[in-house]
Amino acid sequence: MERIATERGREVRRGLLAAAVELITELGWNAVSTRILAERAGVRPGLVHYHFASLPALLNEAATGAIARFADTAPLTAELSLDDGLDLLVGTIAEAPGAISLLFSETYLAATRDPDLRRRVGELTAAFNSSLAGWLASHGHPAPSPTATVLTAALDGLALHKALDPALDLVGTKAVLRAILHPEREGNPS
Amino acid sequence: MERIATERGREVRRGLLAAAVELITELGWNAVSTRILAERAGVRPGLVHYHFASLPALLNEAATGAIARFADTAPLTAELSLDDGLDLLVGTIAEAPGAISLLFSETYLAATRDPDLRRRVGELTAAFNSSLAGWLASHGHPAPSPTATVLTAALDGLALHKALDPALDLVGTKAVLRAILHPEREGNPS
Amino acid sequence: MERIATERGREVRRGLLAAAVELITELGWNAVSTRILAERAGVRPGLVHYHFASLPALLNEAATGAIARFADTAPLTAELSLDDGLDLLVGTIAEAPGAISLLFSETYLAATRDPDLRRRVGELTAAFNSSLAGWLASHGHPAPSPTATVLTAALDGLALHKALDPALDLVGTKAVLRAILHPEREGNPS
Amino acid sequence: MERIATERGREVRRGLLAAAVELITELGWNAVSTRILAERAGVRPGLVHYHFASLPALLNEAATGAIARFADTAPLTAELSLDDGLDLLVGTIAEAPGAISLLFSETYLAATRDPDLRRRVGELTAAFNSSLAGWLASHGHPAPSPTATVLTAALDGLALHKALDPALDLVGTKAVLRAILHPEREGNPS
DNA sequence: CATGAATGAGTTTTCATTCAT
DNA sequence: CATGAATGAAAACTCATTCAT
Repeated sequence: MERIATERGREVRRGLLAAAVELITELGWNAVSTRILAERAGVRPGLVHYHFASLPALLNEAATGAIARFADTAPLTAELSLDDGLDLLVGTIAEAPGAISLLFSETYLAATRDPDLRRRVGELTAAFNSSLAGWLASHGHPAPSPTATVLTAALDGLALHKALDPALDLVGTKAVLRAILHPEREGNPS
Repeated sequence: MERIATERGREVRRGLLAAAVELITELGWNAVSTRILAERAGVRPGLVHYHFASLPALLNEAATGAIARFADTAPLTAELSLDDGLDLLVGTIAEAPGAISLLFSETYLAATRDPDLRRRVGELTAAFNSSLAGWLASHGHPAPSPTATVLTAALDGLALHKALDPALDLVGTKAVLRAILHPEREGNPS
Repeated sequence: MERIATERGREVRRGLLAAAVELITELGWNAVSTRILAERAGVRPGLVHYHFASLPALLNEAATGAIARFADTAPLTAELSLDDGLDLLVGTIAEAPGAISLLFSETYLAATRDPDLRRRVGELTAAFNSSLAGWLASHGHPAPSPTATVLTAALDGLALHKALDPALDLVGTKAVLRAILHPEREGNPS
Repeated sequence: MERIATERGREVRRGLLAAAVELITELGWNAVSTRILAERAGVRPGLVHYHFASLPALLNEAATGAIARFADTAPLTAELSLDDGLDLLVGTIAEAPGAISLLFSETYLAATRDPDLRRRVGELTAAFNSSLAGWLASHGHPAPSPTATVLTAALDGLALHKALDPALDLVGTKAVLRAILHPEREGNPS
């Protein structure tokens, strides 16, 4: 039964991490304060530093966790056709009211100033890029690696612009991105 | 004689704006404080609020000014070939140690939470996008507008990733982006 | 079997007291917190208040215990010559890297603000002073009591200065202190 | 007239330093908080960090300033006889309700953990010791330097003990200290 | 005996902004 | 035009202590 307290503790931790992800996208990374975070998570401010060493540590864990979870839920398997995969990727940007898409940009910028976060984010993006490149290669793409780089960059950039202008037409961009995915048709029309 | 004082005032204003642009990229939008700003500009802290209504107003003016200046100094005229234009655009990201490239992302994210800034940034990006689309159209591109959108997004995304990982190979990405600029070769030339 | 738990409890108590003595000299009386103390003692933070009524109570017991133990291990018996006794006393300051010597000053200052501690420390110093005076008297010193007072003060002061400047020459001071111990030679050499 | 604000600022600074000296002796070095300090000085808490970079910086300046002032007001000139000088030195401990005398011990202990303060205090004590040694030498003392060391230590120690036990008889100690000042009578009167 | 979650008051420090001069 | 003092709110973080389990 002693576990009950421990269980509650874990719940609080999870609640704080979830609240952090929400608030990073709503207010921006640097505007997430312990008080606001505690209020959103429904706990007293003092608890934040009981469960986490520091606010940056909490934000880092929350952001990298969310990003890792995102990568896991968008599996690009060889069975997925190039066009369906593109639909999936662009679709994630369109969903959610600007929410998760801003998390990436916020986290990248924060990582610029936090070596620890930079390392963790670097690992995640490297893994995602290589998984993306593998998917492209499985479909016979001649230059999977640089293409994955550009594709990821374009998606992050589109998410940023979409947050700025919700009227942005993402559907129209799919046709453009397809030109990247199908370069084999390029040059040799036979 | 009063001109001298007026001249000095203008100089101080310019100095503050220039310092703000530097600091936004170095420390992040929300970490730029009046004191740090005044110190970097070499003026007394009290002067900041003498020349500007508020700190956000100063940052907004500094950021939009720098972005507008950037667009002006990268003129995409019809004389410029597609490949040379691409070199020019990608080149701006490679230059400067992550400095100016982060300004865009910082400003976009800040604009997400500041309606006034959002309007101003929206105008600038719309202008840049339409200038980019015009350049593409002048070279016979079949879908200039969505292509301009994707290209801008990709460039902003690459700038963000480059700041995170300075080892990022931008040269390799040029070949990929070229597939976007030359879609006419694609698929069915009939 | 219940003895085992009791034994463990006593061990924890001792461990906390020993850790407190270390930390008082390392960090200063007021910088010793329950968490740091628990960590040093290798126990969980909650245990501190299980074994002791309060943190000040723990510190008081630790400090007075260590001081009492010190007095016991430096026995000034009549068999000990004045010069050998002086060597012994000054020697205790030179030993240990500033460690135990600071405990006295820290405790005196803390006692200044804690009536309970003051009483306990007062008893200990009175006992030590009277033992020191007895030793001096046994060697025929004409003014044992004030001399003991000055000697104790000088030793505490030297310990304080030694902690500040480890290069302090304690050997040279012995000759000076000897003048206090041998006043009988003074004046009437006859 | 613009100077009026500046003048007030200087006054506030002085007030904070004076309050710090009082509070260090009353509450102990580590118990002096910005709030308590501001309240004692009669200013708002925010002002503390306007005038001083940090609380330790304020305390360091206050303590070293007071100690330096003390050394200046107790001038040991050659004209002063050994016995009169001793009266003067011991007298400073007896005066003031434990106030200034504790400042030294508090500062020494704080200097143990603050390199910057240690350096400054080291310079002050070195200067005082050498002035004391010079005074002893001018009276023909055979071992001025170690004697000055012991004398300073004894005075600091007596101040500490006096604060602990206000009933401590300082007058009786003077006779003992005199044995240190007049060692020439000792041993070999020829 | 022991644990770890929780609390609320406390700490230093930074900040944008105002204003008298 | 410019200065620097002042203010009050807010920031992150630490703490001793309590208590349910």
